Amino acid sequence: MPPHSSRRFVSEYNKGMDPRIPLPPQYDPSGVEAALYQRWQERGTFAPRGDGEPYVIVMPPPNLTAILHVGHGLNNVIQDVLIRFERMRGRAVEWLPGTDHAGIATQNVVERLLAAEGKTRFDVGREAFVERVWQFVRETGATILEQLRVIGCSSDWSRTRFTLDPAYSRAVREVFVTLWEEGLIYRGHRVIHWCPHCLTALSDEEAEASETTGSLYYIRYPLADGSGAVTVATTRPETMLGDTAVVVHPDDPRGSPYLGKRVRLPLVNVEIPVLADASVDPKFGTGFVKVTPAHDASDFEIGTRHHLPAPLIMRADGTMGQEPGVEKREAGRVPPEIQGLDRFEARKKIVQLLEAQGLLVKVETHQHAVRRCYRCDTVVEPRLSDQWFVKIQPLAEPALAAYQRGEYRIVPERWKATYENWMASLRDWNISRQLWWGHRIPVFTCSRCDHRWADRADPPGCPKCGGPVTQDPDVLDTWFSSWLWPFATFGWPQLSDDLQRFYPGHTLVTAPEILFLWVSRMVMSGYHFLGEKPFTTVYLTGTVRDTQHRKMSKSLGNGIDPLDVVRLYGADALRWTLIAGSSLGADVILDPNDLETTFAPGRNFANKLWNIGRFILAQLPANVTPIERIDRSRLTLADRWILTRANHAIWTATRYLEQFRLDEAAKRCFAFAWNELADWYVEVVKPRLGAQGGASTEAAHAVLVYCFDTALRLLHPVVPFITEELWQKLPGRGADELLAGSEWPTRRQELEDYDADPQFERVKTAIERIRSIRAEYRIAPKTRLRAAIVARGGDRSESFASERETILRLAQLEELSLDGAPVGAGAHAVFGDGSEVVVALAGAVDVQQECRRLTSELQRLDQQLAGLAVKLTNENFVSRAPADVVAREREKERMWREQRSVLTGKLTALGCG
RNA sequence: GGGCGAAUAGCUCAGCGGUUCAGAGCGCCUGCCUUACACGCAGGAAGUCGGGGGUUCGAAUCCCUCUUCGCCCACCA
Repeated sequence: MPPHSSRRFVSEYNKGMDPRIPLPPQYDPSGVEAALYQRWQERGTFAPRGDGEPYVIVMPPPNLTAILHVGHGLNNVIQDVLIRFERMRGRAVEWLPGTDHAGIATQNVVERLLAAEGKTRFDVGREAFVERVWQFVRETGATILEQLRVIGCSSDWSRTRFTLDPAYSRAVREVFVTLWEEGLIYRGHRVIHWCPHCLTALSDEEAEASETTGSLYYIRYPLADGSGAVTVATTRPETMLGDTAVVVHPDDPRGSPYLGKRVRLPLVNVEIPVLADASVDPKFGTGFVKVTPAHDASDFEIGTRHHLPAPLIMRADGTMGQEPGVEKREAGRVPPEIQGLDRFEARKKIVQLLEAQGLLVKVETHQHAVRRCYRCDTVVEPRLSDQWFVKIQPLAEPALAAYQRGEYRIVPERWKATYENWMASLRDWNISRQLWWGHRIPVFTCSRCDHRWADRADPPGCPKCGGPVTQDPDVLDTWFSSWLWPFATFGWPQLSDDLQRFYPGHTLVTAPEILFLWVSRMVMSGYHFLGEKPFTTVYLTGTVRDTQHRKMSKSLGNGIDPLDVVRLYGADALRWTLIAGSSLGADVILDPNDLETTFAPGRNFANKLWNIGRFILAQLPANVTPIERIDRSRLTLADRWILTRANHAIWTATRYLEQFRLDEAAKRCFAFAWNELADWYVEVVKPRLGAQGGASTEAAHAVLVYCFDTALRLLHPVVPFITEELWQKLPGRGADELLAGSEWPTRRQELEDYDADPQFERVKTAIERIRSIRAEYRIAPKTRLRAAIVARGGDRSESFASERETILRLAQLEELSLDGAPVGAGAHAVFGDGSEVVVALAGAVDVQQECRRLTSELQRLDQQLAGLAVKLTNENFVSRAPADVVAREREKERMWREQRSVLTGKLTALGCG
């Protein structure tokens, strides 16, 4: 593209040229957004108002360490649109914001800071470390909430919460102790997911499976009696050090010669039995499975069934060996040359050693799922340990049953099956984490009498014997606090006013990734502790991806910083693209390499609104008569048309928003503002705005103000800044009136005229046909033409006559005949109900071209008519199709026949072959 | 290995039983400083609605199947 020097010139030239229009021709979001936001806040717009029916959304609390990414942007803008819409509808809106202490994530960040100083958390000690995290949190903590303000989120900041607030902590503790008392919390000794990097246990949901190409190693275990060997297959040969049996399916004939015998475990030199167990899949590998009860969940179950020992052969940090203090009988399983090696190094070494001894049969490449830590991506190690678990079945069942009764729903609906399956097949929830940052587990043990209990308050001593007590060193899973978010934020366990008013809430907007991690658990806790759903609708958003459909992520470098977008194009532009570009639950594809193309539509739209406003405001007197005081008889066809369109926009946009179709709502309002109001009505109405001031002018002003006001209100939830800025400039606004705090428009049927609608459409079509002919004949824009319109159909020429001036002006005509008088040789177009326009071309007419055009139009019409004829003569159609469909088709046929006869008449007149 | 979703103009997406439903935005082509806007106005070109079967009076729209992508779930070591 060439540099648009002329464009820039025009732009500069225009600036400030028209003294009636004091506003600059380009909207500058950076100049107004911050001030507008501040004004909203100062006026308390975001707090729930009045005694109206509440509407509540709790914001998914972002991690403190997070900075705003475009996924947050999408999420929160959706919430803000819903919130602003309901606020304008008069609901007492509560959008509760806050942050999550995010145990592992936050602890990791601070540990990295320490590492930069060459220290570990163990160097500084628990107390100092936790203080250090608090310090970090206070310093950098709520940046993300500031960023949400930048993109316009109208949360109730007066109720901002943090999942480690003292009040919130009381709720967490109450929940733990209650579950303890109900017998739903227990100490489990089993194999859990262990992150050797974060040094903590993880829940099933926190250990994410990822497809990996690994190797399947076939290893020979010699029989203890020297009579042969069995071969086992494994992906993790290093775990062989902890093997305590080899199992084979009881029905597998290959197993029978070996059952009851013992094999000598290579490298370790201990004898282990060959046993039968039905969990073995004979089709996989060799049919013989090595059993490592301490390092594999299913092996642990096998081990339990057969009373096998479960030696740990790996330390918490993933190196080979035993932690200090393990029982002696387990020691010695790790050969000296393996001791201390990292597990993956050990794997290589062990494979080498086995190969050297001729015990490695073969190695196959193998696709399998490896679980990784959701915070640091380290391969998780299954590890036998003692952890606290929540019995999930008693919590999940009522929540699932309520879902199936329809007490709450998930949109889009397609998540139903996934959700139900998951809820029905949950395993107990491991809630203890070997971290320091988080809610300390309120379990106490008497060091004298071994009494162990959970307590709501820190006990001075053992309640049984008065002996000294110690508290469990672990903290709770971060999700064990966030699952209380919909009520702990409102003061639970106290029966506070807020709780009574704002629970249950209404809509929860979040990413599908945390449907299981978070959403499902909130539902469970809601039913369990309050006996009621936490919200009525779960809105699962799509994922923001790049043009290659990859998830945006820091590591891929394909992210978009929403604040960059705000800086370049304004918050409204960001919001527009996110909302208009994503239908319910669908992924949003954005191009990080072309922000201009991605976000310019929103910027352009804001600018369009700006200029509509600029124009209208320059025309208006200080006092404009309200539309309801304008006598209907003074309204022109165009007036009645645009008023109808305005009310149509109100009606459809409201319905779409109620159905969570935010994109459709946004697009309908866009079309009203741009394509209907600006492209047509503003152009049509211009001559009536002159200084003469009569009744027509008064009506025009009233219609303009009503329509523009309506457009701004309808668009406000999506693009709050530009609409607020303009709305305040409308005549009659008090200095302290805010669009954000005003009412959503309601449909006013007395302003609608569904006859005017098609009539004005005919006028538009006539103008478009004339313009089209002008372009086809390459007639200079300034050339004034003569044209005639021959109206057919119901109202004859009334609608054309009433907008005669409009047609003359917008079609650049010098003369328009409406009485059927011929205008000489010209170009024809037939449209709608058979009405036709003829543009006089004084000798310039190209008969052949006319014939071509009209013939092709006739052909198209004939095709359509043929299709219709088939339909309408089909008895099945006439009898089976809905009556209104049939009637519509009949009416269509009538109009097309009319068109057709006019067209053929023209063709004959022109003498076309 | 199960389940789900997507495939429509060059790009990003709407439409999900009824010929003005083949659309929008961006991009592209032609004009244009027209009483707000060149971040604009006017006029255009552009798609056998992934392939193949079927159901129906009628399918982009429903069913089956194939292909290609993406997601979720899963203890086959």
